[in-house]
Amino acid sequence: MGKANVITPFKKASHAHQQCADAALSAAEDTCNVRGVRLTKLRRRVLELVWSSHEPVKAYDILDILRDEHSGSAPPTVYRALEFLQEEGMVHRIESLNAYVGCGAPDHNHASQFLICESCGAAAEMNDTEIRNLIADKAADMGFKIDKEIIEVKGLCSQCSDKSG
Amino acid sequence: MGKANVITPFKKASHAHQQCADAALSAAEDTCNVRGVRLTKLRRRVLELVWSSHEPVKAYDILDILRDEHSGSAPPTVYRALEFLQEEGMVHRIESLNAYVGCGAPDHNHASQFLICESCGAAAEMNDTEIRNLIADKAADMGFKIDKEIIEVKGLCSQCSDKSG
DNA sequence: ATTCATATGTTATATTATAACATAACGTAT
DNA sequence: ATACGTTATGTTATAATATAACATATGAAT
Repeated sequence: MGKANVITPFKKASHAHQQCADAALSAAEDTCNVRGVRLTKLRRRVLELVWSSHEPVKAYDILDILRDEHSGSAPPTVYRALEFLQEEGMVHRIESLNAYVGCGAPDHNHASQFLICESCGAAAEMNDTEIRNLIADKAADMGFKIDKEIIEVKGLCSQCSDKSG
Repeated sequence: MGKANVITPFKKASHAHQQCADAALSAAEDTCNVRGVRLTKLRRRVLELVWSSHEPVKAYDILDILRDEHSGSAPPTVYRALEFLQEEGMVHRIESLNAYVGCGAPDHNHASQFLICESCGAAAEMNDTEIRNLIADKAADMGFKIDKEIIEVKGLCSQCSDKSG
């Protein structure tokens, strides 16, 4: 087994999150420019809110903040922005949490594996080809053609298990 | 790579579903007896409705049927029964669909991988140790302790891809 | 400036899920 | 059999998540 390809690792408590989020935002801007799609003020703000931590964020939590900033905000405001960001690969939806997390590698289409800490709530993202290939092989064996994979692994990150154990 | 351990395969159109569901129901009864837990009439009926096909079933679709059969049915009726059935490993929740599918191998605790056909809607369940181990290894490599895994692979089953391609 | 396409505003409602308390049924010890 | 505690179900209310449909505004290209 090779080393996992980690896109977003679990962070130390000390990590410089502002820089981390800024980098993601500015990468997103660049990517949008290249693709000729519009990272509007609203979309940028939603992306920023998703990146406010490494814990997946709920649509209505984003909405609460948007409402404080602009009275015209409503559910479609946030769901549309999230839809755009997902299509562009800048955020991923965590199905088991109904929540959204930022992606630092905004490919339109990549298979991700998420590790989600049940103690601190943080999510780490892997994009591991060995996992992907093994699942693809097993599926192919059954004659199944893969469109999309959802892999969400719940447990304890190393810091949290150090604390509790 | 070894052959996948398939718990619930994709079925031929011709498969004898009544027998298939009956077998699951009667296995569930046995398991409940062994465990000393109660498969009440209501729980049995809900399990039967989940097993009415191989497509994951929605809670409110079950509720609609229960309401026709008994006026006292309400959301908690179905959510409680589903909770019991999940705890006993007799149904699994498909997170990405908000829906429930029967399990023919009602262990309290097993890691499943689902293949879900986007054309016919059917779900197949694998319980593959190679996938499980590979993910466990990659996670361990990051110091992550796994509690639970959610794997839901969307695509086309062989029959549907034969038809469309 | 006009036009078209895209994005956002707005209102309403659909879908999914849980909280909290009341009643009923079940199992068991007397 | 009956009284008791436990587990299951009934009932009402509401929370949380998501989309439909149509109106208005904004940006980009001519």
